[in-house]
Amino acid sequence: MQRQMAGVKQFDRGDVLERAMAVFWRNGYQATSIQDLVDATSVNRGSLYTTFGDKRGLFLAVLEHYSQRFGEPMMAELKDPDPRRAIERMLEAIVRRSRDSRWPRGCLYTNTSLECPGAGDDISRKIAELMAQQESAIYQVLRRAQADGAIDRVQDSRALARFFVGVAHGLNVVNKASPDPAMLKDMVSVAMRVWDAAKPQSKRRSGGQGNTRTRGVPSSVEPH
Amino acid sequence: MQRQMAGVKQFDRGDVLERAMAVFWRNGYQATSIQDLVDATSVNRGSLYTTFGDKRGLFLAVLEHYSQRFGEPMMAELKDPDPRRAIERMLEAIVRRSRDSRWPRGCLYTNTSLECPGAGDDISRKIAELMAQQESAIYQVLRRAQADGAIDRVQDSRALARFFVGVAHGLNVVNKASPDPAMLKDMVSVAMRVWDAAKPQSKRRSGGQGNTRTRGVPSSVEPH
DNA sequence: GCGGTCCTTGACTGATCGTTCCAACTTGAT
DNA sequence: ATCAAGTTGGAACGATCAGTCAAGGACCGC
Repeated sequence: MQRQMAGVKQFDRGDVLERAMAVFWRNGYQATSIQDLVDATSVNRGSLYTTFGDKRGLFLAVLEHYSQRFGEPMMAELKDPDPRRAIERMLEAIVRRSRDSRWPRGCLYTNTSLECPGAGDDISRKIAELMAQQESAIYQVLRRAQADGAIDRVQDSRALARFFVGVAHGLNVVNKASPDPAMLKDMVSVAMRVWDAAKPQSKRRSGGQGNTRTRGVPSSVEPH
Repeated sequence: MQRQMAGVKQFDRGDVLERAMAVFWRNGYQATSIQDLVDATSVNRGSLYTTFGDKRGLFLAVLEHYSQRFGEPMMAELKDPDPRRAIERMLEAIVRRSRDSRWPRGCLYTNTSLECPGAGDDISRKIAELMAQQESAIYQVLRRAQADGAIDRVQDSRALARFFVGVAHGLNVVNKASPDPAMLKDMVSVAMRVWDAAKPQSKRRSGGQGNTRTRGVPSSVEPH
């Protein structure tokens, strides 16, 4: 790093985005200064500007990187052939990531969507677009489940999709505010009862595979 | 306002907190400058500092004000004698407030808890404390419901409380990201099915008062 | 009416912000 | 050898940041 080399790209774009992502994720958009990013990426100020334009451009690139790095793997969990498992695995992916100390708490989408002033700017629109993709993917799983008869055709699958998206966001908020994995697991297991309540009546008592886990078992924190 | 008066307080603390709250709520903590607060409150810079210490002190006072102004009324909904209605009314209070254009979107707790760097500072601790109060209040309602036989004694009421707190946070995130009241109503009505699934078996089919509203009726946004 | 106390005021501080620019340098291609 | 491309450390820009301070006016008890 001491030696100054030039003429060819000295840094890998992916590496820089990875490091910049960690800083934005931990500190938020506003609280992250260019100097923080220079320090974290070991890339010169000028190089960052010529590569990404400005702070907003870099952040948008980071959002895209985050989408590939975390959003897509989470959505991939939805491909499980069993639709109930698909939803559950997606939610559990959030819980799993919350335990991974390599990454800051919460979700970069959620964090910055609440931080930035509101609709209008590029960043808010990008976030809204990515969130809409999530809802749409969940909706598709639910429609498929209805076609397969896993949940009742009379259910409003749009409302169900919105519910599960909302739970995902709630998980990220709770995780950021109070880092207790047990709290998140409780939330997921309870949320999945909605699925069991949405089964066709004939299947209602046939025992979904997850709804007994927390029943009657006290959660990790005792009442106070 | 032109005339300069002194020797006695020229401004009402409640008024100042009310106006400052609106600014912090809309812009977030970091993005709000002292000058913004001076402009919004029409109180001089020095007076703000002598009254509240510094920016953080003012924000902590704003948090307390917000708690009285919005947190407590929301918790008051939990006093409904019917425990199911109590929970539902609390969630609907969030939806109702989301429609009130007099206030910024989202929740000041949620917004700033995701914005600030994490545990450690005064602000994070204050937020965590207020959120814990919410969970505790919901927990008490659930315990009472178990004692009354409204929900099954075998249910883990701590996990249920965490779930409803998480849904409340999810509502605030979704509301901030995409201001569609129908989306929030869908989330609430689906979330309340968890309650109906937690009833004692003898009451299971007796028809909770809210779970049929969205059933079979398409929500306001068509699939795309 | 008078002194002391409190409040208000606007200018001021030093630091940091995002951003631009530059001279020096190394490399790959011509 | 020459040129264009690209990076580097650093200087510097104006703007804005949170926070400070001394001057001066207005109220209260006397």
